[in-house]
Amino acid sequence: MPEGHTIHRHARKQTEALVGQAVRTTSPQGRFAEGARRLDGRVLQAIDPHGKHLFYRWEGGDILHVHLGLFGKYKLFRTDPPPPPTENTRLAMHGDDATIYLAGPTICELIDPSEEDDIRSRLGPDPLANGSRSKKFAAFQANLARRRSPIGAALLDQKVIAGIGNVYRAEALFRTGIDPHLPANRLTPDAAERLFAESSRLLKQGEKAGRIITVDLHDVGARRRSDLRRGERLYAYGRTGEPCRRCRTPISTGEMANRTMWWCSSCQPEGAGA
DNA sequence: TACATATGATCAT
DNA sequence: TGATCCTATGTAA
Repeated sequence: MPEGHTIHRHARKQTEALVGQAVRTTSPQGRFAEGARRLDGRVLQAIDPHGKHLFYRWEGGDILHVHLGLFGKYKLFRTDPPPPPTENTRLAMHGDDATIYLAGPTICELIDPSEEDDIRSRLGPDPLANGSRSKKFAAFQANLARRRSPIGAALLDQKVIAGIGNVYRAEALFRTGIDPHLPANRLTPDAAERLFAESSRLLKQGEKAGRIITVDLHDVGARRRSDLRRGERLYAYGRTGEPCRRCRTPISTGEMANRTMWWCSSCQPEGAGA
């Protein structure tokens, strides 16, 4: 699940659950034992997401940096007592009336402000973060202008735009009708604008819904979201050879930036977006 | 029970 | 380009 929308949703829910409280921390798995001991009992002051990264600010100035990677997962419990953590739980955080378990993250480490700056300096604009939309779009456009790699590869590069993952890249390019093979620096200003706007819209919707739904209901013959059946939520991602929901052309697939990419060769014809 | 697979990213060659 | 790290889930056997 972890693309940018998931991370921001975790930040929102965990802020409600723990921020402002003295938090007890442990590392049942043991691999974050030292960090958990250091944070134990301190007040959690804020949780700030950027793209797929989370920064937890603690009383005393320590910053906890978490990146879920492909496998990382959080579980949040409001029950008292919470279920016991699994043996793979890297970090357990217990607040006044909530418990959060973290398992399988690529990164779970304590850092200082200069290290946070380094991480942020390697990230492009995050459509879900605070800040001016026009500045973010300008940064996105400038990042595209500097790259000759295909737009399908550039969208996965977190330095270009932060928070897009393999599902959103396929879906945002489908919905904007852009050829994924088009070099990033050849997108017209209009295509870049539509791509940024669509990426932002989809991420926001995903954050709110807690899952990725990109289809327009009429394209799948549904009247409301609850009518969507499994496998009807997306246009392109994972649909190798299945008919395009708009034009019935079989969905194409190939490798881009070491990940599988899906697109419709008819709705996203060669050169579209240039 | 075993295996394949995944919404990520880095590092070595 | 390939190897590597991390965990949970769904499907096959």
